[in-house]
Amino acid sequence: MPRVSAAYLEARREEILAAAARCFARDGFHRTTMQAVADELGASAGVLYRYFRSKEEMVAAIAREHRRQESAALDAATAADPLAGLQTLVDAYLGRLTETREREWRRLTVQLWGESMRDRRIQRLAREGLAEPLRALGELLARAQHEGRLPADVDVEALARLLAAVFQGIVLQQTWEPRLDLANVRRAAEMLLTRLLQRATAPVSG
Amino acid sequence: MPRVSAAYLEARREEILAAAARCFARDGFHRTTMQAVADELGASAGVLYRYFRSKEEMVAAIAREHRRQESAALDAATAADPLAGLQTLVDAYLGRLTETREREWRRLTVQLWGESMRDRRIQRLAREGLAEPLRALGELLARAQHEGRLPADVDVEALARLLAAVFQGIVLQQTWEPRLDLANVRRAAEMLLTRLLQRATAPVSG
Amino acid sequence: MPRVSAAYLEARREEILAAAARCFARDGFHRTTMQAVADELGASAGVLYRYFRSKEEMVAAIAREHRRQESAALDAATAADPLAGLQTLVDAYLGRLTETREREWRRLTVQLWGESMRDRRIQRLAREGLAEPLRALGELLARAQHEGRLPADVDVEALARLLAAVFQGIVLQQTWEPRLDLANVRRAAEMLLTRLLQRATAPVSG
Amino acid sequence: MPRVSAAYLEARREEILAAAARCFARDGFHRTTMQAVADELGASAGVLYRYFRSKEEMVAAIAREHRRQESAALDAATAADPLAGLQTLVDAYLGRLTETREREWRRLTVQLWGESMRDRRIQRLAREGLAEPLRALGELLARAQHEGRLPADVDVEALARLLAAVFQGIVLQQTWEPRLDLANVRRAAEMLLTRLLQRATAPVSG
DNA sequence: AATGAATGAGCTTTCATTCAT
DNA sequence: TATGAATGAAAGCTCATTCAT
Repeated sequence: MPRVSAAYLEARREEILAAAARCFARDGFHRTTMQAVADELGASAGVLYRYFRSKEEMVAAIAREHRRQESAALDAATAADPLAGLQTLVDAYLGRLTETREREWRRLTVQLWGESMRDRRIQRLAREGLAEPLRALGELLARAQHEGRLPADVDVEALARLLAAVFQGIVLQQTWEPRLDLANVRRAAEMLLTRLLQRATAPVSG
Repeated sequence: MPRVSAAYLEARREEILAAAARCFARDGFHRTTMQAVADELGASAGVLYRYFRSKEEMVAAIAREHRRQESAALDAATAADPLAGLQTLVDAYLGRLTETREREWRRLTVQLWGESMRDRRIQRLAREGLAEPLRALGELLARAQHEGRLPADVDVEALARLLAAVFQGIVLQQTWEPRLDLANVRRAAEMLLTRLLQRATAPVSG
Repeated sequence: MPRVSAAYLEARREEILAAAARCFARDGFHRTTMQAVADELGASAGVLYRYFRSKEEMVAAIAREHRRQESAALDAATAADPLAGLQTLVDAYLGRLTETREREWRRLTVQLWGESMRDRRIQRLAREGLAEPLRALGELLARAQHEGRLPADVDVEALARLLAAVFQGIVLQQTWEPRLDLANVRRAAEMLLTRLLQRATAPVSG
Repeated sequence: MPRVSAAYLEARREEILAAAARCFARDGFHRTTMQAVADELGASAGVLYRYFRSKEEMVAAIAREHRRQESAALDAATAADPLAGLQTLVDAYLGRLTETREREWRRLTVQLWGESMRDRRIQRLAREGLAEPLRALGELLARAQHEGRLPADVDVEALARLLAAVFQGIVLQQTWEPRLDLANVRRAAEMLLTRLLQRATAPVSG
């Protein structure tokens, strides 16, 4: 019979992950020693290995959790009108970047991108993390195309990638330029999307 | 008088950097040992330290070189008509991504992004590397705005960031998806730019 | 008054020792973790320390038990005629080596020999474990010498050591060569003993 | 071009092995830390890994060297008359046990036996190390059998194993009993061999 | 200028042992 | 009595860096 509850174990695991994430965001994965994580946690180094097989696995676990949080924001957007849906996504993604906590997470994200160059598991997680937004964007754009708001010959999946790329690039730029004025970026993005989906022939037909 | 010419030293330095870049792209900075770089170079580990103070400095030197190469493509674009200039940039950046060698470099780029989270010097280089494209894009967009092809209230610098972000994101995505159909992406980008700069209301107002 | 009976405690102790012996035989002392012993036992790691002060003490306890089992076979042999007595010992020792369980134990024995090089306690147990067979062999040989079946000038204790050595060496060889044909070895041993104790000059003088 | 000669590297390797052997004989493999070996060598711990991939490999290298030394003694014996050949082997093996250095090696041997229970490589080396003496003994005994000095129905290979076992067991016993009178043991062994190979019925039948 | 053997600090990981429950 | 989460001291090993040659 376990002396502590499963809930305790789960909470402990989360604590460790949180401590690790703080260290990783601050110092980078490779600069962060397991001892540093343990110190941040306020426990011994040995305990980390009761919850994670290795340092790499901790990184992977953080990436996984990261991904889970991302996917939540998408569901609301897909149902709406294409332009409104895209604007919602802009709000969701760029809007959250103003929060300090989110910005810390993003420093981790960029490191995970780097890590994904040499770690298969992380790469898979990163790719899969992108798949969902791509699908959501693709759906919205396909609907827009169907409504005649996009040229029939454009590849909506490629276009979806472009729009997803915007988010990725802005995340990167913001880690370098923390004072970046996100409000302006958002307005520019909204303008861009509006022009992208404007009913090109409407004024003519009006 | 030096025993060997400055030209020799410079060439040797480049050789080392090239060998290091191959290793870094293949295995990542942290996984690459100085010995591995020396092996790739076909020389001893000691010699690396006659040209670079440390491993970190080698990474920084690669980042610097990287940046230098990037800035070359920009000059041609800035003089032209805004839309043509942007299209030129799209061609220059996305077009080169089809080359194998460029793709290898890009794996390094993404790693440098990660590295920039914890290394001030690399971060500065990365930021500065972005500054030039931003300036070029900003100039083109400002001209477009002046010509009435963009709303007067849009922040062209923010918009420039968005367009730069597209490149960054696509670079990232391509490292994950090497089979990504770049031709479609380019077409979508061109369409996006065309719509962005179309004289939407000009004919009406004129 | 104790909560549980002494018999229970003793039985539990034996269970632990048996579980430990299985692990040790399989993986070696040093490769076996206390957790592995606990798993084999189907209990927690903590319980081991209620019965044994340390891992080393568990090894010593197994060695002690080992020795106890060995000494049982000797009593029957000593009373008989020297040659018959020796043959009995051959049967007892080599005969048992055909049993799978005994062979497992022997893997432990050889490990204990190695351990005896650095652990005083184990060495003492090993030495003491040898003392009894040596005494039994010495007695039989002394009687044979007394009966004129061995040269008067031979050191029966040294000879006893030689014969004990045969058993030890065969145990070792069998761990390396599990398919070793023990029947042939026994026949050879019996021949050797017969020749050793034959009344060399009897036929000549008869 | 190497800065040091191959001879230097070989000598260095031997030094390390010697230092390790001293530590292993004194403290056992598992108790000996790489740092301890380095200290014994008077060098840094890192250097050990320029010459050996791991601690295990050092153990294996020692076992291999051990084996090489053993096999040297055999060649002289095989050519001779069976009894004389066996006596030579007794002299060679038991005789050397009086030397302090050899006795130190033997403490290692016994540990290697223990190690062979769980390390395949060491087991193979141990088995192979036995193969040569077995072959030599078997040859001598086969010749004796051919000369009618051994019963025709005895398995000479099994008998060879018994004689090899004697050496092994004596080695073991001597590690426990350093004061063991080897002279008496040798005399007893010679007597045993003499009786084993005596032309028992030859004078009668002749 | 180049070599590469050597250094040694520091890493991740293991595991015998403890002790609050 | 039994549990098993936690400890923390090492352990084996790596590798950036140095320096005698």
